[in-house]
Amino acid sequence: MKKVYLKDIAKEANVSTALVSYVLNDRLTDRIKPETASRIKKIAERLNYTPDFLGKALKSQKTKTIGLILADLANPFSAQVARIIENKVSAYDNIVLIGSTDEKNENFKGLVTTFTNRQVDGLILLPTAHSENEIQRIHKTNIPYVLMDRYFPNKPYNFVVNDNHYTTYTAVKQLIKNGRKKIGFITLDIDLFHISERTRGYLDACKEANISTQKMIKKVNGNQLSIEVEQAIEELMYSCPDVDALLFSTNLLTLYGLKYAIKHKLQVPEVIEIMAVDKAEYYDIFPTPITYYKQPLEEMCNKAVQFLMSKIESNNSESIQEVIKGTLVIGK
Amino acid sequence: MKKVYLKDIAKEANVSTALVSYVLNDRLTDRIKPETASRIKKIAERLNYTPDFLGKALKSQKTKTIGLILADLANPFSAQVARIIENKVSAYDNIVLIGSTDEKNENFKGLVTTFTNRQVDGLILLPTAHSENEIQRIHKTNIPYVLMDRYFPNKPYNFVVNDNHYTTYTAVKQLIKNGRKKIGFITLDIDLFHISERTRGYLDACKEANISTQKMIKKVNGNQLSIEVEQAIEELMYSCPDVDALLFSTNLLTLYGLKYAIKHKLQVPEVIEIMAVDKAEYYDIFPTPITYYKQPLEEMCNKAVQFLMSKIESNNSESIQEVIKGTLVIGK
DNA sequence: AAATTTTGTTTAATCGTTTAAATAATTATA
DNA sequence: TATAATTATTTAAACGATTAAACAAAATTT
Repeated sequence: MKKVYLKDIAKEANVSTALVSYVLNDRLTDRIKPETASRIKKIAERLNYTPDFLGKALKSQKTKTIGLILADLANPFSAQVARIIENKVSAYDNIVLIGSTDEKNENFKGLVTTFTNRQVDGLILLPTAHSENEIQRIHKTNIPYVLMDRYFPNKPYNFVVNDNHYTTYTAVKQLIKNGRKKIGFITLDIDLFHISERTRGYLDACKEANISTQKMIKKVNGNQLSIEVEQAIEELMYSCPDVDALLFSTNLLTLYGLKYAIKHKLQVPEVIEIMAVDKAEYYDIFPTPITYYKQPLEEMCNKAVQFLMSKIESNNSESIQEVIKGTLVIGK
Repeated sequence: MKKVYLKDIAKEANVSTALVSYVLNDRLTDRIKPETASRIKKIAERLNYTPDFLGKALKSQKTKTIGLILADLANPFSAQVARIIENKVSAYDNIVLIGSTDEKNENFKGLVTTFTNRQVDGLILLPTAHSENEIQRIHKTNIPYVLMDRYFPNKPYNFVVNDNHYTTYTAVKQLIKNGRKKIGFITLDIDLFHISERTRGYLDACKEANISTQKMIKKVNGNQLSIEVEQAIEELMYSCPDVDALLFSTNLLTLYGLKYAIKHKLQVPEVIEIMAVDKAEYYDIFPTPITYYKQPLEEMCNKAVQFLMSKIESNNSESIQEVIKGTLVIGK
């Protein structure tokens, strides 16, 4: 059961480790005597040889490893992303290192350092707020990377993201179509472009329909979501008693919104309609159907991984800036 | 911005790389001239040196990496475990490799191979059904490992698990205390000891209270949970129209059970009470409170990681077999 | 002043692999 | 039959770190 190395095979076959390496990597095939080659291959198989990762990686300076940095693995959105990335990446015979930032910039930096020290071949980043310096630094090195979900506007950085303006724009359009006229928007008080895009989408759709947004936007800072969402909703209902729709800009906000609705027996959707950004398994256990915007996660992850892999392989100078639209899934 | 190696520092300080290594690792401190040492340290700091992971790992044969193999990262239970492990492990300056088996034994084996090839220092395993051969193999090698959540009875393997008999036993006790007399049990049709323990706990509690369990257990195989759970509940209600409680043995089963309850407007808890194994954020958006058994995840992960780390460090021959009790959280 | 000890640093091997260059053995060409 | 060309394999350096052993210089003891 001892681990088998090149030199074990070499000894057994009475050849040098170099030759074994050439054979097992199918190099120099036109030079090596076919019988020698097959003899070596047979021995390798019999001894169940697998190349030592560290030796190989040190020599090749490739680790076949992708680093994935996200907000919080325990959040279903992150977990979903992680799982899809895991699948895509393993199809390329690579593996994923995952790290959670808890939205803290210092953790983000720390993880980038840890991962690059470990020589990951590429990085998939869902950056924290105010991490642009770090992104810029990464961009200037030549480690392949791509931002996902979150990004920075008007910058040359690589990204693959959801169309966040479209997200809330279509959600609001649907609410209006459903006859809603006083639409509250509950979002995060966080300095991330993709979140402010969601506000912009909401505002644009309302403006187009001549719907006032005065005092209809509530931003919660996310330290105590349960309480904050409750307060936000109550403030909203106080300043606008006839609010007839609530649009939540993330999955967690929606969760707490629904909890509130249950706790306070809101009449959903008769009096007030609830609409969500992000799919969640549990919408179905809310008594009435929830319409939600489904992010194109599969496609985003696919594009991101494909881009990284091609970059890692060819070391080209290509960049990527993709904004992908998802779909509004109507609660039935 | 180029990466800095020992030799860069050595060149700058006009000494050998060996000396630099000794200084930066604080070895041979009684031999090295203090001025030389501080000169080297200063240069290392100025050049922002961090040791190359691969070089170090190859030499030391330690990767400071733990492999975590679980069922499905996208499942909240798994994600929760992964996140806690990530935290615990990073406190030891290690990182985690995560892999999902999708309950397939071949994937489990593949991941074990991948991870051991990558020289992880230890393994935390939530094994698949029928993986005992593989576990036995791992047990006989001397790679530190520990089973979590799932395990094999009467075997010398290391494990840290929830008390699954207690889990359903206390849940049923509570249901009986609540006046329930016809208690259905919905569980997975999967050959995993911890799941059959949950059945045993259910049976024992019922027997003790002289409650019949005839036709009250439904096992679903998990390929199409949504449909299967629906069928299971309907069969149960058909063969026992006055069933007054449903106990679900996993979080996903509960989710689909709650969906069913909503869809078919079950009177919960007036007519039928629902009880769950595993905590879930979304119980609060079900119209009435859900009582659930909360597994001692923190404690389990803590014990598992601590055991692994001490094993890795000291290479002792200790083993661990811990069965930990969680708590029943009463829905209020 | 020679021998010994202590102090400070370097050399060289090692971890397991890859690969350019060297060498050896065989066959073809002159 | 010597020489060149081809075929088959080995040597040795490299990746970046660690560390036992060797060495050199200075200080101490005889």
